Amino acid sequence: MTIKKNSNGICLCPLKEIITTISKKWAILIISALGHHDRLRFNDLMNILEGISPKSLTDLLKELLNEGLINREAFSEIPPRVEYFLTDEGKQFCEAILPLVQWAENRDNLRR
Amino acid sequence: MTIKKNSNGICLCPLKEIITTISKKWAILIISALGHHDRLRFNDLMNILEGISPKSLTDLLKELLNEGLINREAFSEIPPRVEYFLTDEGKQFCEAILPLVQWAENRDNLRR
DNA sequence: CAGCATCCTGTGCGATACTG
DNA sequence: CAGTATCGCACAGGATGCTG
Repeated sequence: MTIKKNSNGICLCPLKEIITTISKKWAILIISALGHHDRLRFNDLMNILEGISPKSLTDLLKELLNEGLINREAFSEIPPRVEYFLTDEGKQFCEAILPLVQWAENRDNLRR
Repeated sequence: MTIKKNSNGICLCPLKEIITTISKKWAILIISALGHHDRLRFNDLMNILEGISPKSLTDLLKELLNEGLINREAFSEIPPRVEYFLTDEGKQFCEAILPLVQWAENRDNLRR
């Protein structure tokens, strides 16, 4: 996805990267989930995000890792244990989307 | 796109709809642009959002209309003139994503 | 000017089966 | 448990050309 800079007053470019991330179906959900739980393991996330496939989860986690929004810690145990948690940047992001989430909830309520 | 409710504490369901909207590549950009300009015409948007195709813009505008985030006013003139602007809900949305936009800008700056 | 109609491609993402 | 490996499809969205 490419978003060019505009010739106009406001520059929308910085939005480019978040959008690519956010536009992934489960991204916000994962971040929110981690925001509520401190640390979660792969299958924890599989349960919380009902309906996600292991592949999609793996893909997303990798992307969020690359973006520096989450961290991964693997323990050399048997059975293996891996924990995911938000980085500081991820926490900031989590707070940044709070108004959005609240707006969504509010809107949701008004419609019922 | 389907997002089931989870069995867990937090309900992520209200996020479902915004995500479907937000996940459209140009949605946030259009809203932001309209948030900065009061009223914009089709070609104004085409210019501000450099790179968008008329088809994509049309599609998105329709969707945002359906979502009730923007309004459309057509003037019976020749050549035709059509103006788009945010609804109250759209303005609220615009404010709701402000922290996100700012987070993105900030992050963008730190990286250079 | 403000679009609609078509065609076409990339890829997000789901389903399923398998592994260290 | 925490993934990987395949397969397949729906759909976002780009390019181009046409119209009231």
